[in-house]
Amino acid sequence: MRSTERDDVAHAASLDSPQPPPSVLARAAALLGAFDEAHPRLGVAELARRTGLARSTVHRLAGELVRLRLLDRAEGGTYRLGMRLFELGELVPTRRTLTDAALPLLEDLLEATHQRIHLAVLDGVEVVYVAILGAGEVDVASRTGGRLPAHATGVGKAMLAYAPPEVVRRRVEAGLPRLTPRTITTPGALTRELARIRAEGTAYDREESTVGVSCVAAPVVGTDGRVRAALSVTGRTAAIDPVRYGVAVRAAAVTLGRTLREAGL
Amino acid sequence: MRSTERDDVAHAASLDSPQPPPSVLARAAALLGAFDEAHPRLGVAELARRTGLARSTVHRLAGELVRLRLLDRAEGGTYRLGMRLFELGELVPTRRTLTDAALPLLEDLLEATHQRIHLAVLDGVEVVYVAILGAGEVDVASRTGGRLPAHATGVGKAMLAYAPPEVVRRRVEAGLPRLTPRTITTPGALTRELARIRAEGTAYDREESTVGVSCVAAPVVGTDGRVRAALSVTGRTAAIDPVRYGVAVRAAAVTLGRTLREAGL
DNA sequence: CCACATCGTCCCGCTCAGTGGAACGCATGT
DNA sequence: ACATGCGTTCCACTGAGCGGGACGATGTGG
Repeated sequence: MRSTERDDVAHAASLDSPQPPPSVLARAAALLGAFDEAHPRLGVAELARRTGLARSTVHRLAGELVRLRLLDRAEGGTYRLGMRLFELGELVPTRRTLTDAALPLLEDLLEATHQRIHLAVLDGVEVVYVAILGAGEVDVASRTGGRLPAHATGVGKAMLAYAPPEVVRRRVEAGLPRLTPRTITTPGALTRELARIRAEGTAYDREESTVGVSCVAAPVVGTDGRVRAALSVTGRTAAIDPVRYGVAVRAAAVTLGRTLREAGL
Repeated sequence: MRSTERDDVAHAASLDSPQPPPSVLARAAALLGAFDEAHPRLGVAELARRTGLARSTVHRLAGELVRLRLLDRAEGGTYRLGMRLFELGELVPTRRTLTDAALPLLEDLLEATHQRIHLAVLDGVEVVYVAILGAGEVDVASRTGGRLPAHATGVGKAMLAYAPPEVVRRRVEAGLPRLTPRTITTPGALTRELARIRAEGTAYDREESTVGVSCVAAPVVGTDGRVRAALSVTGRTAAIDPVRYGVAVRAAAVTLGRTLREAGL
């Protein structure tokens, strides 16, 4: 992942999307959104380029965001996302309730398997990773706070299988992008796979999101019977025993579901 | 910690601080800041009360923030912090680099001790918890993304001991609030304690932040010899063996420091 | 060594985005 | 029945915010 500091400016601003009239807030949000994993530090000019705003506007907005601690001033006249964003992010209810309830279970799974443990939620047609343990074990695409298309991941398929059909339809309509040669890319195959998952209660990912990496996942069901999250054990394909890990993951998922239900969702 | 959902509205808005002219951004930030651990969901009226804004203004701003996914609309006309905030928060560089490098070490510490493991940074005169493992073991005040005064915690004292003297001075000037009967509350005692920590390389917290809870902490030193973070093993006083855990924590802290240095901070 | 590009910063006049008081309909509780 | 709270909508006034343009510092290639 190592940011090579390459200047791949071929990134294009928001010249295409037809936003009617960008408000101050929208501009500021665009500024924050200009930062990503590969570009954690940006200068005024670069920010102006990425957001399509005037340099003077970026200058003023960034200054104000720094005062609000949503941005940090780094040396060389560059900016980074500020600590306040992290603090606010940790207060987001979905994240907090889930992690609070799940962390002990994730830790047990880690100790039992010594594989990478994922906790994720479904946001629209994508998976958002809420907590990850066992980092460093293997080099996968997942990142806490990161997104991946739901159809291409174990946790995603586990949730799609138990989500309202309309969600699956939207995923199909949004396309089934290929991440690896084994990614499911046809609506038919996806529907069949989801039926299989419902029958078995467990989802598998055999190198569908990352080559050489497999995973076993299970859905977490909340109060009203709707999927609230999913968790998975992930690792090199050779290290992932579907049967043994399947039991452990399902057990943890069921426990988590019960905990959430007891806590009133 | 369990939120008792008490309605302690005796919270007071920002009627005291003499902000010159609150800008749109400042208002929006105030809206986001109105949410806290005990109040994860707020309605328009409550938000207006907390921020001092007009109800109509809150209504419009909140609507815009929802469109930007910085807020979520919950049922009952209430709002919560939105997933986007979590995603942005996970991109904050200090958090990312630190956790990426530290997580494996924290996991090892957890497995070795089965106590609560803290990773924290110093922000001004307060400690911000960046990562916590071993949740549920014990009921302490720490929370990922949460803040505590530096002088009253193990990680805080570890960092103060190796921080520029000016930071300690600012902490003293900001006051040394008492969290428990054993919290250090006099400048003299603090200075002595910090000298002791520098001599030994390890900080202890004997029920200074939470009654019944102790911890062993060590500073993490980065490239330029400055403290970048601190980590600690925390648990019920009876369970914390200063000597045994001291070795483990110092070792992990040194390793983390080296890792950060090798990665170019 | 200079011409040129690009950076962050600052100024300032124009304008429209943003503000909040007031009024409305709807639940509550009294 | 009334009173009080809520979320929502409307709208006239105005000053906050915008960005073109200018400036000095820095870096780069001829």
